Amino acid sequence: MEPNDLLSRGVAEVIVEAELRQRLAAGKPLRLKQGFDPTKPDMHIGHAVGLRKLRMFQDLGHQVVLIVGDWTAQIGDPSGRDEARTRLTADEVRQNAETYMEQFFRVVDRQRTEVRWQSEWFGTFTLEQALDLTGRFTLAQMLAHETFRKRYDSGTPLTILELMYPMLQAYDSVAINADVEFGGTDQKFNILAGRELMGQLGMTPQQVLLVPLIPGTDGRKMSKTFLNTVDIRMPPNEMFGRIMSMSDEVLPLYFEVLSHRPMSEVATIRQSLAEGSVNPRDLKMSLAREVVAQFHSPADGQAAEEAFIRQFVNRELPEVIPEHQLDAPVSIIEVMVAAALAASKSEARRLIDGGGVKLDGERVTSYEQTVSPGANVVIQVGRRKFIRII
RNA sequence: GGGUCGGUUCCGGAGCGGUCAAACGGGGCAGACUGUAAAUCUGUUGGCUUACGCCUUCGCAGGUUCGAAUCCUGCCCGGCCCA
Repeated sequence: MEPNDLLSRGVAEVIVEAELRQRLAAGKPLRLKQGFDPTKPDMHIGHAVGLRKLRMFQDLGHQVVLIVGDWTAQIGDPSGRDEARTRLTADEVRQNAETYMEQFFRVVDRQRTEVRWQSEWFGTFTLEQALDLTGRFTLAQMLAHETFRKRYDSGTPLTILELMYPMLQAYDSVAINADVEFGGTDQKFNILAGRELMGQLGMTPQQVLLVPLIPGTDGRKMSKTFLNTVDIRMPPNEMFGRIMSMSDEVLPLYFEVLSHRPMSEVATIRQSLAEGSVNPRDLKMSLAREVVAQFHSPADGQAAEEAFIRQFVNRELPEVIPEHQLDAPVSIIEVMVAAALAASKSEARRLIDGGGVKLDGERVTSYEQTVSPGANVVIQVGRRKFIRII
């Protein structure tokens, strides 16, 4: 990325841009706050957008402060309107945090990152402090938050506990003396609460840098519930395939926030797509390859592309097919369940009824079909599940 | 504390004594078409069973009935109104 992309490329909003520019110009290393709740360890490429931004700042000499939200995790961020308030054990929290950081540091420079746990300050928080904190925010302020407002108006449960979430996050900024807080646009309210609190306590309010939430492969918001994510921990081939399955419309944006192509090239891509002078598939492949290379390795990117072409463009069998060993002849139904190609025998039957099961390329039409040990045949379910019987 | 409405299969949401494994929509899965696109169309979407059929499910626990998701009692959870 080019230096002048810093506050524009892959950035949704900066508050207050003029002030942030001043601080950057002052040349002093800034403390960049990024928090996460150790509840859901799977990070997708949407999160990587912000991480890449952090990395850019780091490369300019700034310091990342990563906050492990082991207290806020107990509440669950209402911004995601998650109502699941599953209480995590200390062990789960530690494990999730580790998993998270393993992914985080694939993009962010560990050397320039300070990891802080909320327990450091909340572990000894007194009721007196808590009351002081809650006294600094009004209900009206809280209801200005769209998620709160909506739930309040629609009559869905909204606990006081959930109202605590933004306050705790705000206090984090005080505790670590943040200069800039990073987050997705859905974090705007929480991060602004930090500005508010810092101001009240006579500190210089932090600056805010919001990155866009990118759409998932189907064009809707990227979210685990829509099953449209591309997870950072996905194996290369799957990651490649997921990117290939995205809608054409999101392509230019993906290039902007996830590739290293200069913005001028991104503009060209956008234009050629609009004109139809290029096959979107080819652009997708080059993007998919670049993304896989980023999170795995260039060799993995190349291999994934080749595997993709073989399996989906040329419709050949994948190079690697999991094997399933049999001891005695059994019905195809049982093999499917045993090899996890179907969740239950009923489902296996339905798949056969629907014509989704093939044995060595031949559509299976009878439940009676049996397979014998050593047959060395390939069972295929749908387009992407294969198993070789040995 | 009182009144009132409500808790249904992955989600939303019908059903209000048998014909309910439970309408409809979304999502998922599979098929056709393809660029593994997207959109569209078709099928399917609790488990066991070749099948007839059987079993488990409608907040929880009991009860009434030949028979309950549907009626009654108690409990748990939530919304709204009143205090």
